Amino acid sequence: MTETTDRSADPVAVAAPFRYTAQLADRLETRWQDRWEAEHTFEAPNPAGPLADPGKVAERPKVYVLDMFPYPSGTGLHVGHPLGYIATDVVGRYKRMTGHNVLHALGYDSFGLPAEQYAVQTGQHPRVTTDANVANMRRQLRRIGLAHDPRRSIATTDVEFYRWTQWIFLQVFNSWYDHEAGRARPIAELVAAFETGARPTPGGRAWADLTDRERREAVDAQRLAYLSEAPVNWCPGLGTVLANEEVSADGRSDIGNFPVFKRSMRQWMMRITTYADRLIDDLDRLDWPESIKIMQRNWIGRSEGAQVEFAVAGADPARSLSVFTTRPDTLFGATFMVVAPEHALLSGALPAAWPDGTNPRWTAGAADPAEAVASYRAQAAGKTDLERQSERDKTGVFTGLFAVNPATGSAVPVFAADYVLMGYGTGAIMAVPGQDERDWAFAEAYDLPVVRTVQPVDGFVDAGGKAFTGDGPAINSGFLDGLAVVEAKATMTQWLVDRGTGVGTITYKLRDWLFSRQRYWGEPFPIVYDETGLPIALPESMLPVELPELADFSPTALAPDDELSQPIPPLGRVTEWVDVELDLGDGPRPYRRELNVMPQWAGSCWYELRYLDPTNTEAFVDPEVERYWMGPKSPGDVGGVDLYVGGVEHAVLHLLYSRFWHKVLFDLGHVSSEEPFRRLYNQGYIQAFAYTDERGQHVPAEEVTEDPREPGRYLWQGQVVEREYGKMGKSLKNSVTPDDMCRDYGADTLRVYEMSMGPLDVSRPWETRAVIGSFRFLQRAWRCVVDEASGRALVVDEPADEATRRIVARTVDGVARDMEGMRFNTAVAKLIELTNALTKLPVVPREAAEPLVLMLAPLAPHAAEELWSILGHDSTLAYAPFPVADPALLVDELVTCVVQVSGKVKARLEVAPTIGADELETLALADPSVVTSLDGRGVAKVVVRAPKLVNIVPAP
RNA sequence: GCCCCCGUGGCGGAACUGGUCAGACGCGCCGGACUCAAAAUCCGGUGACCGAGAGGUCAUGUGGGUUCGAAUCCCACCGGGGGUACCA
Repeated sequence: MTETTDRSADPVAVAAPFRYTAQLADRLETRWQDRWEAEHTFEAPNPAGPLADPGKVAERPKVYVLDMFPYPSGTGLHVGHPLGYIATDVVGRYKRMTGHNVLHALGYDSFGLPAEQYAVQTGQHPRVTTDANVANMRRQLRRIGLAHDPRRSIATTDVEFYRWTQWIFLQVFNSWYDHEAGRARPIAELVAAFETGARPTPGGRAWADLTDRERREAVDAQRLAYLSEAPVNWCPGLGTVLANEEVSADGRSDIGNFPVFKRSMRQWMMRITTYADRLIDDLDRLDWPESIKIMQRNWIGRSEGAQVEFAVAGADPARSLSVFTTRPDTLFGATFMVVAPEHALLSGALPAAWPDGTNPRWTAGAADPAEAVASYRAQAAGKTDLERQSERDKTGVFTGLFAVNPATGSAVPVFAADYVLMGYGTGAIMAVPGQDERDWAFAEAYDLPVVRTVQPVDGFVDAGGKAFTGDGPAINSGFLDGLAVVEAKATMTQWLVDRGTGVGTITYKLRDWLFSRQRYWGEPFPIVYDETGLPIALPESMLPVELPELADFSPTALAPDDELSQPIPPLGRVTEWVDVELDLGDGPRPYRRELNVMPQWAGSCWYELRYLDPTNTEAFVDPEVERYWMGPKSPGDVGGVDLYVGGVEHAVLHLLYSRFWHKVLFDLGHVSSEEPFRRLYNQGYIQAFAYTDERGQHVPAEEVTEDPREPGRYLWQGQVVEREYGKMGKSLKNSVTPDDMCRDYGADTLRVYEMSMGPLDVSRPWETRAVIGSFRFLQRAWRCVVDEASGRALVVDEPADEATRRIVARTVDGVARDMEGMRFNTAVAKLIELTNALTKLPVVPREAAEPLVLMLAPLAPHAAEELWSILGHDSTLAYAPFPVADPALLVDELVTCVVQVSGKVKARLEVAPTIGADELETLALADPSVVTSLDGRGVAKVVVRAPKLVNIVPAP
């Protein structure tokens, strides 16, 4: 320490110039951050390529630690943001000190709606706001002292990054899913199979007989990226379509909370559904929180059952009705059918008149079925999804048609009703009111018969039970009678297969991924259209397709409730970019570029791979580098990042999409790992109290004080305000910035506090006033080592006493375990205990001070580096070995044995840890207080858990 | 409605696979030292109730159960959080 600046302005510094104050912390933290950068301390060597340093790689096992990278927010960070980053930094630093080659980097998810919405709101070009926001976040994060490899900090908006995003899109576009092989294959192999006849063409005609266009269509229909005219989520407020995963349950956009409408549009899709089974099955091979796995399983929504064909009576045989059911065993109880209002059956001819004896309730007062159905369809079409979902009452109308139940041979009426959704299964169901609650409700409303096909458990009907969905023996079901549900399902499915009227099948809730957006701030597609309007992939040599500069980048402005206008992507305004002449192998021809851009998720689907090899210009990642950092560790291992930390909010978005892309890349042989993230850890949120005045407006939380006379009452500018609790952020006016904490206490204090608040995976409330505790801890640790007057080390080289050596060993052992288990809160507690113990010593021996400093290093790296240097070490402690406890010191000479009588502690014995059970029992029974407690009663039983516990059960 | 997670002092939280009178560590609070004073720092105390005291009784959302022994395992209920929702 050589600083002398401004000490006179700081009265404390005059008294103790080397006291650990916020100012001192600030100075030493900045100095160490500069030094780490100058000395390339945290640059991780690769096994090959430009970042290679093979000698260093060979020495150390690798660890890849990853954070979910942030999008560059305009408001900067609050203290909740770096929680996960600090945790991974602690892990990374600990791993370096235990001899690992640690890859840890942080980039920016800078394309997409969040970044673009911010630009639109501030009226600045997204390039400008994105760059400014990234710069600000880099500054804030650097201040926290994160040990990232700066060479690997990519942004998804970098041209050299998104050229590879486009390249991966081409891989997806140029591949198809071979269901027999269970994997994706290059599209050229599909063409070859068509040519040789190994695979039949869709129409069954010979490949040679097809026109060019027919061939194109046959191939395009198999691509994993394809154009499709389908109902999509149209969000006029954002001027774009959205993926299912980006729309909330109440039909609004996750971003901006605008209404979303279903609307048929031609869009790019990704065939994620072909991976549904693998996406579910491989969850079992991942070290992820069970809750996230459950959410992905539910989202994919795999359900096994049967598809059953019902002949429509009186109609031509082609008009059969196909339904999906998970309960083929209940077929004998299918007493009516229901189709969705949008079902194709309703577009065909309907009977001219109501059949004789039609129940008047079925007709909705219409003169004939056509009128009834038309009016019901119009009514259903006029409802939003939200309205449709909020109405639980069953409505519907008879179509005049009857279908033949293949099991009973009887004709059952077919209804149109909006409780059946077009988007799931076949859009039609066989209704079994006896075994399905919704069908029961419909049957009740429309006087339809109920046939129970599973014997309800005793008392179910008497207790008012209606549809019985549980297990039981089949009844009223002919050849199924007596079988339990599982066997009945299998038997019925086989029966249907034998008769050719059904087949066992699996359906999914998961839909293909809508991949295009009518926005500006995203990756352009490497796609052009020829004069006939067919999409053509650009060759790799034409990458990157750069996003053109555009002064007016706003999406087409539409009212949030405008369901009808066509979106015009902003790129459509750059005519000189859109209309191009290219030579794609058959001479220069005019083409028109794809105007849509990719969604926000494109870059985050593979960024973890680019960290590995960020400067590679030949490939998105060198296979050897990928194998080193992410390859399987053993046969059967899925490979991937060793530790991925982030919030739960991406459970079915980023975490599903990136698994899908990664599997495509694996299938095509571009990566050796089957999964991107072997281990996932969800950190909790930092929450904070927020306050509202009597109008319900949020007031700045930092200005609110608790009424000293009345705890639980909160005051802001003299008025009483209501307290609430929520996620920290701008809208609740309860943000606390890391900058303020660094200024008031220093980055190390912030880090220690965030790690000590509680278990990492649990949300917890921020309390600025509690930060002081972490500061005091660092101050005490500092004082153990440094003379506050001279700044010199205070430690002595004499051996420590036995007790000190034991507590050091115990702390080392416990902290190492806590680090491995990511229990940073208890690690901090143990370090505080050690520090408090050392504080009581007249002078701290070096053999206690050095382990303390080293253990502190992952949590409070700047202070630790400074103390390490004061202790006389020249180089950084980033790679100094983490202390190892002497096992001999972990075994106490005497342990306390508790003696209980009937489970109540009556005595304590100091015994050797190696004491035998018999000896301990004898000792316990002889103890005077035990004898008193037994009070002459005999002993019924003695439980001995040597050396810690003896429990004596007296005779009654 | 269904699925998942969680209920421990005034507060955040400890308690390894059921086993040392549960409450580590920190905040806050109370008392003391230093100071003209305050801040900062340091030392001590702090689950509730009864008792002058040693000590005793009650305590891990509520009620049952399993066990020699339960915050920990099982059942039911109450409360909170998250996911999902007419998915056949």
